[in-house]
Amino acid sequence: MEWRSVPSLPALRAVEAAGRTGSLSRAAAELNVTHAAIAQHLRTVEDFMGCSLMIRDGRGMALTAHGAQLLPALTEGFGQVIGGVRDVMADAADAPLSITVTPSFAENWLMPRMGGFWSAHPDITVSVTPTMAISDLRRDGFDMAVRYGRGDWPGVDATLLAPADYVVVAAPSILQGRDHKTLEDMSDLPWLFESAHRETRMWAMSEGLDPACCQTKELATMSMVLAATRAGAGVSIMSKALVMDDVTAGRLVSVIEVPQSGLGYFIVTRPGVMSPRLKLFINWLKSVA
Amino acid sequence: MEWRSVPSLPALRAVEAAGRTGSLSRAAAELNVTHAAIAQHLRTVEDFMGCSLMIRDGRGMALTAHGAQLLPALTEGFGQVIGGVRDVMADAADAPLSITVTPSFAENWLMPRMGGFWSAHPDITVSVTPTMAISDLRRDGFDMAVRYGRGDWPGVDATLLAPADYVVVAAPSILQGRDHKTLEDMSDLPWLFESAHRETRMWAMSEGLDPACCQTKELATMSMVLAATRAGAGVSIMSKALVMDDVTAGRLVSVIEVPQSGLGYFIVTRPGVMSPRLKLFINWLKSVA
DNA sequence: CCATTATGAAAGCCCAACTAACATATGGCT
DNA sequence: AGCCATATGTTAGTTGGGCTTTCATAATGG
Repeated sequence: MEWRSVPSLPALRAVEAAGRTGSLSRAAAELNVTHAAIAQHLRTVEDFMGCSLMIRDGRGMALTAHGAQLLPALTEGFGQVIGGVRDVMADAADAPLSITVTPSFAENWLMPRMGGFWSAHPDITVSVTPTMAISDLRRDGFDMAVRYGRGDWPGVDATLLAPADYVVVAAPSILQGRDHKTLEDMSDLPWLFESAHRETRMWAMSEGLDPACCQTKELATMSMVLAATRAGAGVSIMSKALVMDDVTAGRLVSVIEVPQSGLGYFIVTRPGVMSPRLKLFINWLKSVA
Repeated sequence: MEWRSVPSLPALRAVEAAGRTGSLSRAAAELNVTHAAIAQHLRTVEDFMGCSLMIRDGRGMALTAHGAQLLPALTEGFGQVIGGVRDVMADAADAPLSITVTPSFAENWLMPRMGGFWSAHPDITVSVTPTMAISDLRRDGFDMAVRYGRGDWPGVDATLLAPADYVVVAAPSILQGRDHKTLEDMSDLPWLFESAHRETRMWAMSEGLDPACCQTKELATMSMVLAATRAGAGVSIMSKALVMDDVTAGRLVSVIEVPQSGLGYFIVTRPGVMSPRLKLFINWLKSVA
């Protein structure tokens, strides 16, 4: 497209509004600027095009012949642009919400609660993709993610959903009848870790768990660690958010709580305008946190 | 028109070019910006609209479903705008040149020369409006004016065409056989002035012409003053530019030249882009000055 | 594997687009 | 004719949108 011989688009928009309304002041009101801005744009376009487009007509403005010739093309053209944008935005807003969370979060925190959302909002489709992959929301087409970390990722907005304080947990069956107030108390029990989760291991060592004295097992996923812990296979260190249902129900015993400054499960969204339905979903998430 | 729910027009133009070409780099080349500018605009529009419009596809970019939905509306809409502007500019460029000059300039300087222009450029119509009115070029639809003064008018471009030094002139018939080197020499002759032209009278008095001793006559227009001077009715003070043809031809005798710093006949045009034909006419004017 | 071409992102610059303020023009009413 | 309200015209000053620059990363073809 040959844009070099076209005045600035904001200036043409000003001219269109002025031409259609017959008034610099009404055009200004419509575009939320001052009449001075419209007047300057009109002059700029006239100088660029080498012809007068509007002249003073009593208290308002009238189109010249050239102005009358130009106006339909601008009104039609800009109308097409606005219509196209509006339609796409409407369709985008109607699409199912697409969210991604880690598998353990999906399994232990989100899915147990989704029934409540679907009951309350049968009209809103939410597509949940459990994945460990580091996802680019825009590239991969997600509206939202729940991610564990510090929440300071660049290029996205992050809102804390649940602080991810760790807790040391075990099945009641393996703790019955024995001391279990400190890590040392439990150093003779098996300790279960997720393979990739070095941080929890390092914390345990720094708090007194002697790696030479205790038996440790590595499992592939946090879900496996949790399942094994429930089964009494050992002691593990979990995010409190993931296990608070088990603790509340008595399936697990919370032995030591470990505050973790700044870590947590975060609701991650793209910057910019958020659809009402996404806002609703996020508000629901916060309400069940 | 509801502009509030529309991303910025320059950003939409970038998206249109990227979508149509399938490449941020090709869109950048087309719009004469860097690929980074296009990429930023794309992101801005996507954030605003809440959906992805293009994704990476090998070395280029592919439209998403939403992007494919949006593109025709942008291409069609912007195409209308560009077409409308182009058509009006073409029509404006084809219109006759409309110029305004003072009547005396038209009669004594311009019209005697216009034959040369019309011979050289039979395809260009020039409409000459002789008027003393102070004209607003834009409001009154003129492409150009020739105006006498200092050339420092606000809001227009002014280029000196001819310096307006005054000369004191008379017909040879009334100067024959007598001293005529100074104003005093000629104080017994009738002096002819244009009614509104106080400046020349004031100059003559300041240079020694005694109003009590000489006979002065006021005529309505500079053309009348010139015609009377040619007829030997008296001495007058004229702009050199207006009478140099008469002096060259011997119809008038230039007695005293009066340099006037900064005054002259100026070509006055509107700021901004000038049509090729107007440029051609102005160049011709300067060539016959 | 490397060179080339493309996109991605962040920091910084600058002027287009605007506001504020004041001047001038127009029309209605008294 | 004068006053007042409403509109446009213009200029000076401000600022953030639009861009460039720079460097990083990704993809492709030879």
